[in-house]
Amino acid sequence: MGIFERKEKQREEIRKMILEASMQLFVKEGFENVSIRKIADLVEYSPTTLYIYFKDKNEILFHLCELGFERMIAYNLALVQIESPIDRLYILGENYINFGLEHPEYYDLMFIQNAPMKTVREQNVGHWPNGDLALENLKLIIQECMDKKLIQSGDVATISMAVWAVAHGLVSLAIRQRLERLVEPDKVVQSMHESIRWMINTLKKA
Amino acid sequence: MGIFERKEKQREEIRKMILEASMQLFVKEGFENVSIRKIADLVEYSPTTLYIYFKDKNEILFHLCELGFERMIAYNLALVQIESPIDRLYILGENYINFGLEHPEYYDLMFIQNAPMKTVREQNVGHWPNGDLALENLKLIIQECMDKKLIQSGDVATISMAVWAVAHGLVSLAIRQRLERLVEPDKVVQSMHESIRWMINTLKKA
DNA sequence: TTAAAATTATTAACACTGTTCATTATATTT
DNA sequence: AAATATAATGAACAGTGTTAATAATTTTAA
Repeated sequence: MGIFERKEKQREEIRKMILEASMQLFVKEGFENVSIRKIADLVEYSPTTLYIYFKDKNEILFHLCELGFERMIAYNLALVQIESPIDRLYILGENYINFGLEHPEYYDLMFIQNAPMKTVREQNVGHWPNGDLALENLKLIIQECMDKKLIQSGDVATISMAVWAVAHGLVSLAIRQRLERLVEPDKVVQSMHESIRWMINTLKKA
Repeated sequence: MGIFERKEKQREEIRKMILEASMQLFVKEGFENVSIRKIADLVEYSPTTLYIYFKDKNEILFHLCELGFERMIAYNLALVQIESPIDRLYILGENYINFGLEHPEYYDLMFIQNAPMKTVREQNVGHWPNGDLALENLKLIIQECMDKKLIQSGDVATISMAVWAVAHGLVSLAIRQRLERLVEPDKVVQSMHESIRWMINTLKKA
């Protein structure tokens, strides 16, 4: 019964095609300009056909979100070569900010928009593979820092949360043009980097 | 020539009426369900008439955003009675989180959505009266804490930024259902409060 | 007071959006 | 070859923000 598998494979390929087209639109025209009809035009299908391969637009955005995380993971690939977890944490923070500023559309989908999380919640077990992976990675680094007594010990989740909050707060306020209201526009990026560095520094000292 | 003033007054009243209707929709049906047509229905005007009183939808959202800040200021009214600036900072942080969790739609408009800032930037001098006021208030408190040597001294804007970043990071990740991925859902709120308290604590000690 | 001008409001329309239903075309199974 | 299942589509629904042309009203000027 290889026919079923072949069909499944074909199906998966078309899904991939649709996602690649969505991505293309997404990175070129930004999140708000991705529409079912535009995607359909690009893959040369009718708009309704996309609903055979994806439940709704949210599901497509969810997959783009997952791809965003893959890009972020690629961004952090060099981390594994850093043996000291605290140094890894510093670079992780730096990368997080750079990634957010360089790929604001991805960042939007990964950490700001509701749409992808709607799909996550609709799945019987809320599945957010790459999102959870990224968070797990943060916790692991924090844990290792604690184990090696490089930062104050405490609840890993809570401290991870605080670190994430600073980083996300900075990036999201920046890409939503709020930070420049507090700091001179040409000093925003520098101040952002100073802030997470300061944050990790205090974890060390405290 | 009192006729001009009367007209201006009438105009202002209709603007107010439109904003009140928008608000009503906004708090009841949430940000995404506010449409020009629904507002028009509520004030019993045709949709096009709204364009006589507001440039576009962004301008309406901008004004709702400003009203959001007014609510937040009301939320913080009791602050003036606290004489110690560091205590004021603690309560400010607590209030910020509570406000965000209690009024996620407002928070969205004030700190997450692009729409209101588009209007701000379109005005010849980027005017964001209540937004700037709120930030000024934060800076003043931080400044006073420094003056009284209650926290480490440094660049006021930068430290304000770090504090704001944590608070905003927590609230925005929470209302976008991301925090529950890191901390058990029923512990999210508590952890959030712990985090900003911890943040201000470290400012004190450092 | 009446005619011209300015303001205010509306209707109709444009160009979109996500999504669904009924129908057709294609491929697979019996 | 007929019946069934899958894939794809056109048309339509119910909405969105926004604009141009037109009608109604009010204010100004003769």
